[in-house]
Parts: sequence; C-alpha cells; structure tokens
Amino acid sequence: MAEGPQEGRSARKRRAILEAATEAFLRNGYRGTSMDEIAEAAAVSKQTVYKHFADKKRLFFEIVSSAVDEVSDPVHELVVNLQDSGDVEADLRDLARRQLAMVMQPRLMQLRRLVIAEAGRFPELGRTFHERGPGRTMDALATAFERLAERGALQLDDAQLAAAQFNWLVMSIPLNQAMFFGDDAAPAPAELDRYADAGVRVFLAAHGPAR
Amino acid sequence: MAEGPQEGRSARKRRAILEAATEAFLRNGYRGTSMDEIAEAAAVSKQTVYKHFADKKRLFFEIVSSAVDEVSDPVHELVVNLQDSGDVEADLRDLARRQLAMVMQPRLMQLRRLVIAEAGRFPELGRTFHERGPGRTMDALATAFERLAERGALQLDDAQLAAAQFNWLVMSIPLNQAMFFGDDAAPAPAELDRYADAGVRVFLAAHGPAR
Amino acid sequence: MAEGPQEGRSARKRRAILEAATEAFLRNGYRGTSMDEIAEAAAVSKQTVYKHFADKKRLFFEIVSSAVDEVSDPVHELVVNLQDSGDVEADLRDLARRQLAMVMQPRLMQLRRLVIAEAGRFPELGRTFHERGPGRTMDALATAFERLAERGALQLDDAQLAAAQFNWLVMSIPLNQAMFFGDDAAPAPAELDRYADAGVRVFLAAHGPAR
Amino acid sequence: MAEGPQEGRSARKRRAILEAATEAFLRNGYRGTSMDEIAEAAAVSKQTVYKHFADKKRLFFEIVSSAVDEVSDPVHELVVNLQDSGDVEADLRDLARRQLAMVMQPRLMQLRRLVIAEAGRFPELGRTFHERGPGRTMDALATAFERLAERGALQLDDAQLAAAQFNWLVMSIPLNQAMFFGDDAAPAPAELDRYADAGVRVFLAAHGPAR
DNA sequence: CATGAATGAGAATTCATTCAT
DNA sequence: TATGAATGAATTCTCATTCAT
Repeated sequence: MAEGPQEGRSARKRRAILEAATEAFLRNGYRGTSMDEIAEAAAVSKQTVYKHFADKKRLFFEIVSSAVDEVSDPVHELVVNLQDSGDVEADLRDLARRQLAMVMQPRLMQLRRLVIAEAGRFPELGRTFHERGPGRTMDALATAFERLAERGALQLDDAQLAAAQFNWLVMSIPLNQAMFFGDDAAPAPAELDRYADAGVRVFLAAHGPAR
Repeated sequence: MAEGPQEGRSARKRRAILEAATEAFLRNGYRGTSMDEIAEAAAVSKQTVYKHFADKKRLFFEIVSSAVDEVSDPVHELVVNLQDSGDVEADLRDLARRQLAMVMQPRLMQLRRLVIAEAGRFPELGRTFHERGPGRTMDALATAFERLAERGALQLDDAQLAAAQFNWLVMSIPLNQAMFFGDDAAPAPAELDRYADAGVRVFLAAHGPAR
Repeated sequence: MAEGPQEGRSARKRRAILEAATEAFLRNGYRGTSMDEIAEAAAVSKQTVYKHFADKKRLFFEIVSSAVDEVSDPVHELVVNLQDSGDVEADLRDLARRQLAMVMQPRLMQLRRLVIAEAGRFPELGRTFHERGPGRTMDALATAFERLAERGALQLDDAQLAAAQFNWLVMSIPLNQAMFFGDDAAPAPAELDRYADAGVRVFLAAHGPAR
Repeated sequence: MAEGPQEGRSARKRRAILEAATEAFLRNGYRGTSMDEIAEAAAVSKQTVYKHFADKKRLFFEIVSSAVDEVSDPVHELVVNLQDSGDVEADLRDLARRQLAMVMQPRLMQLRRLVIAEAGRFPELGRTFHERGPGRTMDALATAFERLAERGALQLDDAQLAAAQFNWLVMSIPLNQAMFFGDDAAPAPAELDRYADAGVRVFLAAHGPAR
C-alpha cells in the first residue's frame, strides 16, 4: 500500500505489462513474442493483459509509439539546443558526437530494427517512427541550420536537404555497420567520435562558411 | 522432358523450390512463410522440399545468400567499371545515378528489410549480406577512388572512409525514406537522380580535385 | 435516489441485469452471451451479477421464464376475451389476425428460436415455454371453443385437438417461414392477415356450424 | 489394402470426418462441438480435418447440406409417388401417415433444431434447409394436388397454399410437441397416425371433392 | 458491497517436421 | 521418389467463476 506514491494497482500493472512487452518485442520482434510470455514476464495473468490492451497488435503499437518518443526525445532536445558559439565547426562537431552516441544506443538500434522488420506488416509503424524520430530531428536541424545560414556561418540552398545530409554523413557508417553486424559489433565510443568528426568535416567542406 | 537441356528432374525441382521460397521469404519474412506455402507454390510435395533442404533455416540461408549475390553483383559490376573520362564530376554523377537506381529496386529493398529483420535471429545473415553486398561495393569503390587519387582527380586521406561517405551520401536519404515509408513511397527516378547529384556535389566539395 | 418510488438500489440493479441479459440472450443465444457482456451492458460489476444470480444457467432460466410470461400473456389475454358476436367467422378471423400479429413479433420469434436452440441442453426450458406459452393459449382456446360448440356455433369432437388445429392452421406457414428465413423475411402485416383468414376458412370448413 | 472397394485412404478419412462431425453437430450444436472432438471421434488428426475442410464453418455447412438431402430425399420421394387410387381420402391418409413418420425421425428432428438454432448466425443455412427440405416437399405436393384437382378429386384456389396447409395440418401438432418436449416425449407411432388422420380430415373438409 | 485481477481451462487455427505408403 | 497423414506443440483469444481489496 505504501508502494507507488499515487499510482493505483491498475496503473502499476499496466506499466509492468508495458515494460515487459517493450523488452520482449524489442528483443524478439512481433511474431517472436507471445502474449503468454509477456504476461509471465510482467507477473500478470493473460487476462489482465487483454483487459488493458485489446489485442496483440494494439499492444505492439503502444509499445512502439512510447519507445519512439522515449528514445528520440533526447535526440530532438539536443538538436533544438544546438549552440552557436561562433565556431561552427566546434559546435557541429559537438552536436554530431552527442547525437551519434545517442542514436547508437542499443535500445534505439533495436527499435529501428524492429520498425524496419515490421513496416511491411504495419505500414503506419514506419511512418510513425520516422515522423516522431529522424523526421522530427531533421526538421529541427534544418531550422537550426537556417539560423546559422542567416549569420553566414553556413551556406545553404536547401536547409532540409542539408540537414538530411548532415544527419546521414554523421550516422550512416556506424549505423549500417551495427545494423548488419549485430549490437555487439557496434563501434567503440572513441571510434564513433571519429566518424562524427569525419562527417562534420565533409559537411562543412560543402556547406561551411565562405573561405 | 524436352525442357531444360542438361538439367535433371531433380535440379529443376530444386530450382522451383528456390524460386518459390525466395518469393515467399522476401514478401513475408522468415516467420511469415510456411513450408507448406513454399511446397505448394513450387508445386512439389513437402517431402521433396525437405529432401533438398534439411530444414527451414537452411533453406532460408541458401535463399538469402543467392539473392544477395544475384542482386548485388550488378551493383558491384558498375563500380568496378567506373569510367575515368577526365571529368570526375561527370563520372561520379553517372556512377551515383546508376548505383542508386539499382539499390532502390524493390527486390533489393525487400532483401535489405528481410536481412535487417532477421539479423537478430541469424547473426551470420547480416554479415553475409554486408560482405557480399555493400561491403564489397565499398571496397571496389575505395580501389577505384585510389586510382583517381593517384592521378590527382580526388584528394583522399582514407579511401575506405571516402568510399563509405560517397556511398551513403548518395543513398541514405532515399533509402531510409523507402525503408520507413514502404515500397510505394519510393521516390520517382527523376528525384533519385537529384539525390544522387546532390550527394556527389557534397562529396566533391570535400574530396574533389584541388582548385 | 428519488428514482423508483419504493424500489431499492439492489432491486434496481437486479432489473438492469435482467434487462441486459434478456437482450443479450435473445440476440446471441446462451453460448453466444458472456457474463462480462451482461455485466457491462447492465453497468454493474460481474460480482454483482453473481450476487444476484448464482450462475449463468440460473440467470438464463430466469430470463427465459420472465420473457415467456411477458410475451405470451397478451396472447393468452386475447384468446380469453374471444368475442361471441353471433358471427363465428368474423370473431375467429378477428382473433386469428390479432393472434398471428402478436406471435410474429420479433421478440417472440427470438424467444422461440432461443428455446428451441437450447431445449437440448435445458430440457426444462422447452416444457416451461410450451406450458406457459402455446400450451396455455391452446387450453384457453379449447375452453372458448367448447362454449361456442354448446351454442352450436362450432362442431367439435375434441376441443383440444380443434384448438391445436386452429392454432397451427393460422400460424404455421408464416411462422416457419420466419423461422428459417430470418427475421427480415417475415411477411408483411397484410400478408399475415391473408394467412390468418385462410387458416380460419379451412378451420370452419371442418368445424363450422352445420349448414 | 483390401478394405473399401475402390475408395482411397483420403476419401475414407474424409467420410469418417463427415460422419463424426454430423453426429457431433447434430447432438451438440455448432458452438457445442469442438474440432478436437470431431478429430478424435473420427480417429483422425486435427490437421487432417483442416486439410479436408478449411475451417469449422465450412465443415458445418457441408455437414448440414448433406444431412438435409439425406434426410429429406425420402420424404420428397414419397410425395412425388403419391398414389391416385380413386379414393382421395385413403391416398392422402396414407401419404400423411408415412410422411409424418418420416419427419418425426430423431435425426430429422435434431437437424431441424440445429438449423433453427444456427439460422441467426448462418442465414444461408435456414434458406438451404427450407429449400431442399420442406420447401421442396411442398412444391411436389402442390403439383400432385393440381393433378388431383384436374380430375375433380380436390377443390383448390391456390395449390401452393393448400399444400402448405396440408403439410402443417398433418405435422404441426406432434412436431411442435417434440420440438419443445424433447425427443423422448415424441408421440408413439399409433398416436402419430391419429394426428395424420385428423389433419387429413380437416383438409378434405375444406378442399375435398364436392359432395 | 463492488472493483480489478487471477485462475485454469478450452476454443480455433497453424506450424515444422516425420512416418507410412 | 514423393504423397497424404500424423504428431505434438504453440499461438491468439475467450470464458465462467472466484479472490482480494
């Protein structure tokens, strides 16, 4: 009765289910996860699961939606708070390093794989992920770049395109590596920084301030 | 009986199974495909399937391996035959456009999704795909870039890194779009060319010949 | 609290349960109705349902018993008040038309189907239905016919038999039609009258006053 | 191998399934019968059931359709072969007695109950039953009556109506009794004959030859 | 008293794989 | 060699009924 400040039994169970399901879906995918398994992991009866979530699909959707937000909010935050110290290169490098570190977290990698795997079966899923994840990040990046361009710190024709290029210049190499070689093979932090720096260098060669 | 000059009944059936299985696995994934379905689509009995392939996993592996080669050989070919007309920009743009068009083919997109989806369950799969697909392509690209660098057409510290950057600069944006928004939402050919060109421009800003 | 003059909370809930259960059982049958469903429709907790009715079977029984009375009382009333204006044909035709209209009401049709469907599982049910429904009606009819016979308006050997014949002559055709073709295919009121009249004609040919 | 003249394994299994399913569905209804039960009763694996019949609904439909034909063909036969000996009353009485005896067979009673019970869930079912059962019988009866009317043995305005009246005059009373009181309470053969005779008497009073 | 949760079983359907013919 | 059947377990979902709060 003292457990959980003002959270009722029901809400507590619901949270337990969500956590167990997130864990399971991220690890084993949609088809690889059974409702029995989720109920057991949440220490709840199957009935309780079905009372909270009408069916597996719906549960899956809520899981993924929450996970997307939970995991991409910090990345978005980062971009929104991009510093403008006067030294564009330093600022972008800083952003790139932090962003890459976040994006490469096992949790986000798993989520990305999961969404790609199930995007065929659940078309909405891919859209949702992209809009609330990379899409939102790149929009914020474009806005930030426009600010920099106004003061001459960047040269841009198309801020959206530049944002996307920055994004993928920084992340593509390690991301794809991890995607295909498994979470274990993910590059070490120091190496991640090198990828980030290299990406920024190329980006600035194209869009940096006029020399 | 006159069909297939020197191919026996058995080999013919094997091929039918492979084709049916490829189709099914690419469309519905590993778990979404049943052996019954494959046998029926190949017009053979299930026993015959099991005679040729010990179990589902093995069949899946052979399918994916073959598909990887089938689908990435042409891309590799392209890179190996990169022209050096003297006009690097034109040559790279030509390569980028062709490469992007190939990589965005539905078949390759499906394969990529499939491998990512199952990489958790079959770690070897991701490795195989990367080595025989993007990895091989990028190696060939690095070699080609080194040739260009020798003649001063490119400026490179690290040819491998440059090759990877080129590769993803050209492909990341449309590839990710298609990955998350479904095959239907893939960009039109004209737009693909624009992405290719924009990627090449950024690449050359960083690695192009000294001005 | 002001609602229901002398009916307590408990009695009100009980009534709500009975109404919800009647609706559900009539529409979906015994097996097709769940206790959850009933509790929800009655806006009470499942526990409350079980407090009022020991189990599903008992609830079902009470439902059907009440429904039988509710629905067959008016029919019985009708027969009991059979007029004797001197014109037997007119009087019987009037009775037949009214009776048929009542018997063909959707509610009674549903009840009839329900009882037939479950008579195997609940033998008492069929007995109850017949006794309090058609049985009682036919008894009343027999009594009325005897009165008419005494005054020579009808010629009868066996009043019970004649009552049953009258009953089914009037109702069998449209009843069976509706039974097998669904509620939607029930004959229109005008057509029902024609069936009633035709039934009466045949009945009077056999049992009418001597010519 | 010597078992079954020219019937293959598969056909034999199929027949076993059909028999087991008919038995089970007739006794326990659609919802009251499980596929497990059917498979076990047929001494077949559940897979085999599903290989022969796509799903429970389909199996149920085939069962009912076959049963309707099997059980109502003899009745139809009877009506088609209605004798015309010159003594209408004797001929009709003979028909009525035989028809009633057949219609009251337990098997047909069960089928009738089953169809009525499930007509709500499967509207086609009721239609099919009526068309191939009572409907067909009454059509044949109408045709036979028209023949008799031509020779003055019957007086008819509307042969279809007269056929339906005959049909129900003969059967309604015992049929409804059995329907509601269970198979055990079915009237004894001698009593059935009395109902048949009484029905014929009323029918002929209305539609018999002019006196 | 009444709510949410638990129980424990059973439903239909599907699967990968293996015998028997 | 290849076909139909069998196996045995798993999956999603539902149900009637009963505790615990």
